[in-house]
Amino acid sequence: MFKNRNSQNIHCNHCAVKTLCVARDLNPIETDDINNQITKIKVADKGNHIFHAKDLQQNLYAVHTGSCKDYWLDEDGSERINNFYLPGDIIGLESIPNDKHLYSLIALENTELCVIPITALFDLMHQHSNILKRVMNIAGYKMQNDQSIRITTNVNQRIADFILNTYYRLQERSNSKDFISLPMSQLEISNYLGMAHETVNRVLRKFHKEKIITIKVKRIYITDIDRLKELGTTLLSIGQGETHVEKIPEEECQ
Amino acid sequence: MFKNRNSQNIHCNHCAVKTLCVARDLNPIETDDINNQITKIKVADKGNHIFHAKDLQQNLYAVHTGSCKDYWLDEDGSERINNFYLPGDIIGLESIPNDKHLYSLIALENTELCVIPITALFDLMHQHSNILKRVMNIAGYKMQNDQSIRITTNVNQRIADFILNTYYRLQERSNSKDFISLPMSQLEISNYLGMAHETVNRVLRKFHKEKIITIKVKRIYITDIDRLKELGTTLLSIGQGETHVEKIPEEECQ
DNA sequence: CGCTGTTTTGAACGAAGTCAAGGTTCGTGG
DNA sequence: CCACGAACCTTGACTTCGTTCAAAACAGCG
Repeated sequence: MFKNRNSQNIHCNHCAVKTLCVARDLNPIETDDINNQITKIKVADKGNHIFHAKDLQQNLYAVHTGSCKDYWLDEDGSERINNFYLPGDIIGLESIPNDKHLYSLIALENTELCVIPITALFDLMHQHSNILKRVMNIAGYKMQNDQSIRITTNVNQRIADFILNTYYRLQERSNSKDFISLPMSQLEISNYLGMAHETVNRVLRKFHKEKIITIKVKRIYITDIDRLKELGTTLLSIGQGETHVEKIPEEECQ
Repeated sequence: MFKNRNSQNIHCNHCAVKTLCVARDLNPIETDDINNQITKIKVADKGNHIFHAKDLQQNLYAVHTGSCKDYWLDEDGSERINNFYLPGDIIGLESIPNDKHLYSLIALENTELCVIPITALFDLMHQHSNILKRVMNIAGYKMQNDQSIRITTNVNQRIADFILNTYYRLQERSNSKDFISLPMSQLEISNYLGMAHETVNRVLRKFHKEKIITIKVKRIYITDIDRLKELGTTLLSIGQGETHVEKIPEEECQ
């Protein structure tokens, strides 16, 4: 179901996840230009599809509130989750070269998505180098995220990485530092990480017993971030916040 | 070691991997503009570094001939391979938002890389919408590739997927349809796929016995692509060749 | 020609998957 | 508002797959 963005009083300037979305680092004119091209929001109830794989792709979507997953069906017809999307995330970048969606998108909870027409976005990137730069950065962060859930030998590490990744991404979007909740089910986590759901449960229970996380009904709260970091791989602290460049070498290469 | 690109008689127009690189789908003026901004090639012998993680990033690199891997070091100091790069591949897109390289890059064999200055590229994207479109497509394909080596439950499938992925990518670059060779060692494959190298070897040996592939010294030849496809997950046939849109629905979503 | 890194194979162990079954939570409809 | 069914979560026992350890064969390179 579509809503008019204006009538909902949504403007990139006041958006809670502005610093993650397209409107970051833009001057007022650029922000207005972007905002004016995003005229619709799409509202989806929990479990509803936003689009299907092989659909013609005319838009990107930005998660305004809520969360989503995208997936495809393998030869057996079983679901294979590709990614989860949280507020501020841009959906659909990987499908641009094909002009059609590679994955189907489903809302994990009641969700509002800003509809970003691709042709309009490309025009804006062409006009404003700040917008070009910003979209390229978003693409880069997306690649970093896709690469961050890499295959590791053991299951504890993979789940720790998953929780950390989602933790970092959620933390950028809210101010609660202590407790963060994950919107997806254990079944979905196991699907995404490619392991048995019983295993996910056992590892989460173990983490719970060791007071690293606290499991409430359908929500997971992180209580000991340091232990979690020890368990996971490093490199993961990929976010869009401040970039600390430790030291800049004189020359790119000898 | 750097070489002057002009003196090497390299021009995007005549490049063997032009259809995979930035210069695809451009008109002559645009191709010239791109070509003029790429003035250097970097030559690296097997095993040599091209750049290191945390180096300042000023350039992207395009593989002209040869192949590379990029990696990072985990807390134990052991190597974690992030990706392999074949002729036509663009290296460094994911690091753009950070202005420094996230990974270190090593040549797998004697390799020539076209040096693409990022600021120049951004200027060209700003000027020519075709170049903008092309770079966004490359970014999209890169995401598809990052997503294609997803975690699957069993090892046979993961290796089949890996071989298929590399097969498709290599096939786009050469005209030999029957036999294709992989430039990386089994040790590197195991590292990349997150499994023991003995396991990689055993699975490859099994595939060899079943006449799906033929293993020669440090080279793997694919002999039965159909069997391999059955073993792997689908969706993988991601390439930059013709895009077959099976059917275009009337509306993007109901 | 010897050293080093890579591939190969076997045997034993352990981690994670599978199967089965019971307990919870949530949504829907009566 | 309660009852019921459908997902989802939890736990145990068993099995299997893949890792680990060890050791040998091989290739590549200085």
